[in-house]
Amino acid sequence: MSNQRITIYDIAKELGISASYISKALNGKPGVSKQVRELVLQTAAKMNYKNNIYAANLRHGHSRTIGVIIPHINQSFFSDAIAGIELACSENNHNLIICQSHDLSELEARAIESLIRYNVDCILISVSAETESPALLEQIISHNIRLIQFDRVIESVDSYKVLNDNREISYNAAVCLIKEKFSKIAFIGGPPAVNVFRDRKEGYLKAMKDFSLNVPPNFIVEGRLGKEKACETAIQLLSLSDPPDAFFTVSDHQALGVAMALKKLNIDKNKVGLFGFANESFGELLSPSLSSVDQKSTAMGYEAAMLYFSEMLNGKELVKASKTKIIESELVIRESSKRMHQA
Amino acid sequence: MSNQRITIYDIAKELGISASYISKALNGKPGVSKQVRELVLQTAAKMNYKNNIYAANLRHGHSRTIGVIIPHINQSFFSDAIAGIELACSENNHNLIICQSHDLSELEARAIESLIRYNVDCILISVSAETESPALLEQIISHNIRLIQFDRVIESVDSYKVLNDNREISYNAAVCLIKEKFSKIAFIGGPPAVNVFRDRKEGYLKAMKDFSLNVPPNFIVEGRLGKEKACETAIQLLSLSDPPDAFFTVSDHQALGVAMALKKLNIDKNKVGLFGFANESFGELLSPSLSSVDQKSTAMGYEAAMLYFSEMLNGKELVKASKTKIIESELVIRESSKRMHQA
DNA sequence: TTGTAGGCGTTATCAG
DNA sequence: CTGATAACGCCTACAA
Repeated sequence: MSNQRITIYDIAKELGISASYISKALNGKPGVSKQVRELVLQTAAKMNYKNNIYAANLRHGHSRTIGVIIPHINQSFFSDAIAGIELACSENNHNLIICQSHDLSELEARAIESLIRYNVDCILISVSAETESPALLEQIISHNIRLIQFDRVIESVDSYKVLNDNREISYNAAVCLIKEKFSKIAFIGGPPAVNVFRDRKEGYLKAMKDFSLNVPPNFIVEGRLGKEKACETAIQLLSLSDPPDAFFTVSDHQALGVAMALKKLNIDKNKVGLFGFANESFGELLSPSLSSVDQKSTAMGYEAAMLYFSEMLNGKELVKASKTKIIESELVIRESSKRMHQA
Repeated sequence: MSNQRITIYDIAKELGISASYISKALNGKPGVSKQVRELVLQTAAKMNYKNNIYAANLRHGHSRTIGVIIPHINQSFFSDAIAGIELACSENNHNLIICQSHDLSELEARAIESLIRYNVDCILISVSAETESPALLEQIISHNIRLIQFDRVIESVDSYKVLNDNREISYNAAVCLIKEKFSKIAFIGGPPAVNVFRDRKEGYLKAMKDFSLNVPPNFIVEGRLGKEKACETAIQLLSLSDPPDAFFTVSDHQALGVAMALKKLNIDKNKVGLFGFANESFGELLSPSLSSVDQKSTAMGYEAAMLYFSEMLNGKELVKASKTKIIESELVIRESSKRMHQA
């Protein structure tokens, strides 16, 4: 027991070579003879040596780790994005630290604090729904840590941003409902301070306008993230004397809330159009199955991380003009957005 | 730009006090006057000082961080467990590093390697379905890192273990099906090398035996994790001349696979009993809604982490006898395990 | 109550 | 090709 950690000095002693030479051999630095290198590698493995990342980082000042902060680890969009980020990291030999903000500014701040202390080289973040101020993110930059925002971003912060074509895809989704002859389409949105929700709303509004459909002001309800809130809102709207015949939502969880409302009010689900967003795995399990938007989140995570590796790691960032990268999303049309042929 | 990191020396210079004194003040060590402490705290905040965790760790040899390795971040069971672990960590001022093994031994090994390099004080792990050998886990112990296994454990490794009452709850679940007059109950299991799957099978078998029900050997199919594999298996079983009238599975994803099989074969879902495990959120969305087992995973994560904080942090571990902690799970009985009254 | 000295393990630099 | 040395930022002894 009380196994002291093996250091390069232990290897040095074992082999009768100097520690600094061991270090070079281990790190593949030039100027080390082939034989010695192999001998060192073997001995290190045999002695179960693990490089102490704290000492190494302290010495050379960067950690070869990147941090990611997301609202919820267990939403498909984010866990898929993480899969993409993980891939990019492993391709580039970097470590990854994952933090959840649970959509709370306070936890987000704590995560940032922690990642700064961990001296990460780069932070990838999708900000919490609560976050409006750029201060937190600017703190990252002021600590000389690279910042890449994806999906939910603070626009005023000068950083790379990776986004879906939210406006366009929302427009297309709304058109999809309209073509099925739904005309009284309500919108259940997220906090308007957040870019993605604002963009989705704009796409929806543009479609309504282009097709000359009337949008009563009370058909637009924002800041209703989560299935419970969406359910409440849907119940209110459906209880109007002239209720919507379809709902456009900005997340599948909200769409689920709408479905719950329909059930509670005993309204035939096949009569009401419904579009979700994010293509959560439960969408296809619902009946009618849920039409949604595939955000290509794994690709998004991968691309976001690769921005660091290909553009920033070497120090020469692009100029502001080209700092936003768009990941094209795709409609996933299932049953809920269609007029059902009498079953 | 090129913002050098603020160190305690910067604060020291600013205040005309020595760096070591600053350190003491910042860390709440005794023997620092109240005024100085407050002054230091204020100045540190003003100067945006963040303690360099690498330097600190290198110095005092422990990182105040714990690592967790799980198969999949996006399965309810695990993400809920992480929520519990996060809570325990934040209550005890520790950092948390999350790694996914994606149920692959190789990635698991890499995660362990990485956590060792991060010099974590403790690793909480739920091993991948592939892992059978204790070698990997013993490596953790040999590096003098505390090890706590939860849910999926390697029994031969001497460590704290936190588990559900898998045998008992599976017994109860099977009985539940039996009481609804299902008698030809098939079992779709996981890799028998993994404790939880073995225990669940035993519970099922005991129930069948206690109620004198016949279990044809081909009604027991193991190593079929994931919905696709379970679906295949269910199709095979349902195509027998004397098919099962119910399925007991060891995960909700498998149960989903069974539901898919029923759909494909055009069999009335209400006629076939079905029990899942883990109470994934999609369970209640299925129709018929899925009966399952609530593993109390948040509590499990919390308890597992607290084992470290309360039992191990101070160095005096309990003796082997009491090293396994059981978290009682609970049946969640929905429609799929009931004989449906003609709808 | 305050300050000084040394070292944690690694790596970059320079010298041989 | 190989080795000695210093430094990264912090904290623990110990000294004042």
